Amino acid sequence: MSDMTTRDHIIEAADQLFYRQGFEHTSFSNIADAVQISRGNFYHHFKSKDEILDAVINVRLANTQMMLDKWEVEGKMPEDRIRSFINILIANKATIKQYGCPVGTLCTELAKLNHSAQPEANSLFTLFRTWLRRQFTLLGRESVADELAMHLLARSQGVATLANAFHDEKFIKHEVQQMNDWLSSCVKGTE
Amino acid sequence: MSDMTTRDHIIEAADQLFYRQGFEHTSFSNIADAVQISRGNFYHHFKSKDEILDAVINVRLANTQMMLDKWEVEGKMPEDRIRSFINILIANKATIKQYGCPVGTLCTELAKLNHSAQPEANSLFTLFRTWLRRQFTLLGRESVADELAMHLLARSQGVATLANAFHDEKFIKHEVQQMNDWLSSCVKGTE
DNA sequence: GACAACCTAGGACGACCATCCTAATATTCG
DNA sequence: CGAATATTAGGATGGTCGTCCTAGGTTGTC
Repeated sequence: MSDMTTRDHIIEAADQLFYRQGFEHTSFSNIADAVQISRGNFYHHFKSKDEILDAVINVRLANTQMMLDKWEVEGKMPEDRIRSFINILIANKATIKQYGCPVGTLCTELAKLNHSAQPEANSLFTLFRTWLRRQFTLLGRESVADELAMHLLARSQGVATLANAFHDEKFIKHEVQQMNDWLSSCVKGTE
Repeated sequence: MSDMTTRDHIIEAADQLFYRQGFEHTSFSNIADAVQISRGNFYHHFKSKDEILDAVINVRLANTQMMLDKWEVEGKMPEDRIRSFINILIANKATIKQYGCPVGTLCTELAKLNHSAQPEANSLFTLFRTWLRRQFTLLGRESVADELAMHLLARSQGVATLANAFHDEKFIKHEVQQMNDWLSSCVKGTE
């Protein structure tokens, strides 16, 4: 923990603030306060605010990949692995209620800003998409694997958006149960 | 059209810009350019930027209510009315692809900004929610009407978010078809 | 111990923001 | 017509933003 460089601290703080307040609404002063360093000091580590965003997205990509790899090892059956994905809604229900989905809200914001980092942010979605697609393929649903992956992603997004708007955790639980039921029926259809 | 007051023009331009660029990212200069009036002139019509947002939300609420009322008249069966709701994804697929859902993206942004107009924006969701709930009640699903309404709202939101991120209209069509199938199975279950 | 490389602090900068002010112009109405 | 009112334009204000600059401090290396 203590061997983290100042750069890492900046990225970590920016990550949190971008998630909670949004990218545009987060200023260098906000990050500086969080990291407890001087404002003008940033430009020794990053050339611009956009470069911090790039770094944040790259960290998120790496963490997401690690998480997917872990699920791949932990879950013996593809069905179990997909349930790991569905379960992040439960595991993060408190923060989702407060701030929405970190991926979805970032992509939504960058789309409005017409920001150049849109493709990088969207690749976070793609990471989940291709991973889920592979699981559905392993499940014997190759011909519709991508549709099923997108369907699941969309439902997660919708749940996160509404849970955030209505500040409702119980809704998450209810929808997750339905998603699990849906997955069961997906599996059953192939046996 | 020409009997629209300057105030109405401001609201209309702000509505579009808030949708396309986001609330925070839209400045008075942007709106002034769109309406072709002077910047300092705003404060004769509105006390603040937040007051413009309020006006925009109120217009959206009124328009939404009119739309719901129209669907209520046009659709004889509750099932047809719910299909009208599902169909807005198709009707607006081009703009959704570009800018996402006007309701969802606004609520998401205001949540990040911790803005005081959050409840007003969320009431746009509530308008759809209570209307859908009533339709499902009329469909004989009173005990789970609210769950079904929220489920449908969530799926629409998810579709809009992903269609926006991936710039994919075909995905909208595909998901809408599934939502229609889902609705059919909902109806069949009660007959 | 000296020198170079890295790191930091904090102020200066120009741009833009929401907001306010004032003076000029339209419009309304006695 | 003329006075009161409504509307407009455009500049001023103070604040914040991202960015840059410079001078002082720390660290590592020979």
